[in-house]
Amino acid sequence: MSEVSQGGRQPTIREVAAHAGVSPMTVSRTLAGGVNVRPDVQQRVLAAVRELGYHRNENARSLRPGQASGLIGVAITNLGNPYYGNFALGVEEVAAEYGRRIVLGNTGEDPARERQLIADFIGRQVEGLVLVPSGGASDHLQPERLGDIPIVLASRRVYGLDVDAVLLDDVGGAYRGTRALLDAGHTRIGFLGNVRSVFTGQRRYEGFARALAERGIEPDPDLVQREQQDVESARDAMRRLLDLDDAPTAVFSSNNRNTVGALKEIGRRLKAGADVSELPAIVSFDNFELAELMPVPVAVIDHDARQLGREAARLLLSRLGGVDRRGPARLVEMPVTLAPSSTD
Amino acid sequence: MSEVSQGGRQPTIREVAAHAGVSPMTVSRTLAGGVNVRPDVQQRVLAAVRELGYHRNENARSLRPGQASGLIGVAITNLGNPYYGNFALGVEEVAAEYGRRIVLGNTGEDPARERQLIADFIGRQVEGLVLVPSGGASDHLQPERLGDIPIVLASRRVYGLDVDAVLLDDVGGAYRGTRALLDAGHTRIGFLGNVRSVFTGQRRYEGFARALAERGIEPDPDLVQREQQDVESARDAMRRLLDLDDAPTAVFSSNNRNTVGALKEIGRRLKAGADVSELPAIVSFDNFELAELMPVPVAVIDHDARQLGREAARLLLSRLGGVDRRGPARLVEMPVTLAPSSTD
DNA sequence: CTGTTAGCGCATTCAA
DNA sequence: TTGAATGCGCTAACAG
Repeated sequence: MSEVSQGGRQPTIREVAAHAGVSPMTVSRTLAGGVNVRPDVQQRVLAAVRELGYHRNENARSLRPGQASGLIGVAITNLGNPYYGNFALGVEEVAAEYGRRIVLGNTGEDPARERQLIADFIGRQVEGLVLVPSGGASDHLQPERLGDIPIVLASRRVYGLDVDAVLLDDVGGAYRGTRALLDAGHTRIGFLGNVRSVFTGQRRYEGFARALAERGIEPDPDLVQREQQDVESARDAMRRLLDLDDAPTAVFSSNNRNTVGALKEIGRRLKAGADVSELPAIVSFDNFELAELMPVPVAVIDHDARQLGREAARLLLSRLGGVDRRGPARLVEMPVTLAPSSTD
Repeated sequence: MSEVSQGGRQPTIREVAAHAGVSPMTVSRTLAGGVNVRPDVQQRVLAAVRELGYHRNENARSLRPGQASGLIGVAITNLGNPYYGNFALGVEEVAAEYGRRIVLGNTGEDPARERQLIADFIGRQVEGLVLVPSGGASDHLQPERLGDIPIVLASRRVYGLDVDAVLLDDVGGAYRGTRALLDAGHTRIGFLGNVRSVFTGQRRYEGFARALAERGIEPDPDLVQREQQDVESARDAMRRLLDLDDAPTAVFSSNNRNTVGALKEIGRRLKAGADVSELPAIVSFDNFELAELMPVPVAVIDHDARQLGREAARLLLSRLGGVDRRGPARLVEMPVTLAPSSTD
């Protein structure tokens, strides 16, 4: 009968050593790959490990100089958003490929929470950080304040912070999406977006406005709704747009949450008897499942959140190799694709 | 000028102590709440902490007997699925409320990966585990093998493993969903589900079959498709169902992925000119965004993944209090609601 | 090839 | 109220 973990406490390297009749160092060496340990001794050690259910204490291990913790801190604004779920998945995958684990925190767009999380991550000796910044001040993110732990920003950048970042081609995507609407003959185009302080919101508005400007159209303030963070408020904003005397014939939605809110409002109106022809066409920055089944045409500015996560993790891990640990900040801008609603 | 982290290394308690002109113990006491430290000394210490950018090393701290790591290990089958993203969010929220952080791993339904992840989590001295089990053998999950670290299973149970679990009312939900189809006059009802080894797949099929049996209907093997794990294969399965000479007039889909796949196939047929009246009604176990906008009626067996996560975390944390650390296994079954497609 | 010594950062215990 | 000694689990450096 094996005698796993009698006391509820984890067995230590010393207990394994005693069990195998060797010194702790021999156990350590065996677990580190077995260099300079006789094969038969290794077998004895490994048998003892199995019998006792021993797991090397990574925390104690990382205490030694030169031993990294194997942890990556990941702080995300909203895990409940499928977009960020996929992003986290991408980070996790690449981290796992490199033997790292992720410690995950949700900031909920709250800068104070972000600050706490990062402080905690540092205390846990993470090797690096991946952050979707929630906006606001950047002082706690300066490299010195992080003890020179590498950080990669994702989706958004922070003004005045010169670190690696992975962004989308927000401006270009929004520009092309808006152009598509203009080319289809729309001139009154609504805009649904984030609060101004959100980096992507700003950039996507920029692409939107640029496309209009090229056609000599000044954005109508009534048609620009920029304060929505969730589906409910997005729906309200869409309602306001559609209730205008001179309602837009098309709407540019600058993210997932706004698109879903807008479509919910459209669904309500259809059920209330509205005719599809009265309802606006939509271009959505961010894809979503089943977009092709929507009752109004929804073109999608698509991109792969998981790839974004993978790229962020790759940037970060490249800083851990030691070579370019302190190289100049790199900016990766991932392409987006504009797909009409009919494709799948 | 403050002199944060000169060498790229994190400052230690000793450096803070030297900076403040006290002993390391005084720093430790101050950070632990400040009992038996003179207020003015505390101020000096805290000033030194700020100036040096000191973060207590949680790994070293947890090395001391009686000090927990503050980590919860969470292993999920697929973070990319919005359902599990929300689940993870729920776990994270409650963990954070109790000062815990989560270490997250994605198993991808791979038992080997699950085993590695859990071994790693134990090595990181997690205080507890939350697991969406990927099926298969359960030996590595037995309490002794986990060194008596509390574990909570979510969504699925593992045969032969008597530990805390949070489940949905799979059987009841599937039963009621199927009943609703029967009451609407359907007698040929298709079933889209998971591979047999998945716990929820089994349970949901059970509810489905029970409802049919009550009406004296034997499930037609042609109508039962149970091998789909992703959207693509679900779509193929739906295609097979609809291509039958005697195609079903309604389909029960036992999860999110299957529902999306089924709807994609429906979308394809609509675009190819099919008439809505020829297409089956759908009941979906698992809600999804914009279900109310689908071209065919989709009733939804809904539940809150985030709540499921919160409940799992609560169960786990109650085991960490020390009181009922070793009480009998508890089973929480969360209710589900059946909502017709017309509601929002 | 194997073992001994020492110390990583911290907090408990004991002494002052 | 403060500090010194000690050891948590592990492994680099050295000795054998």
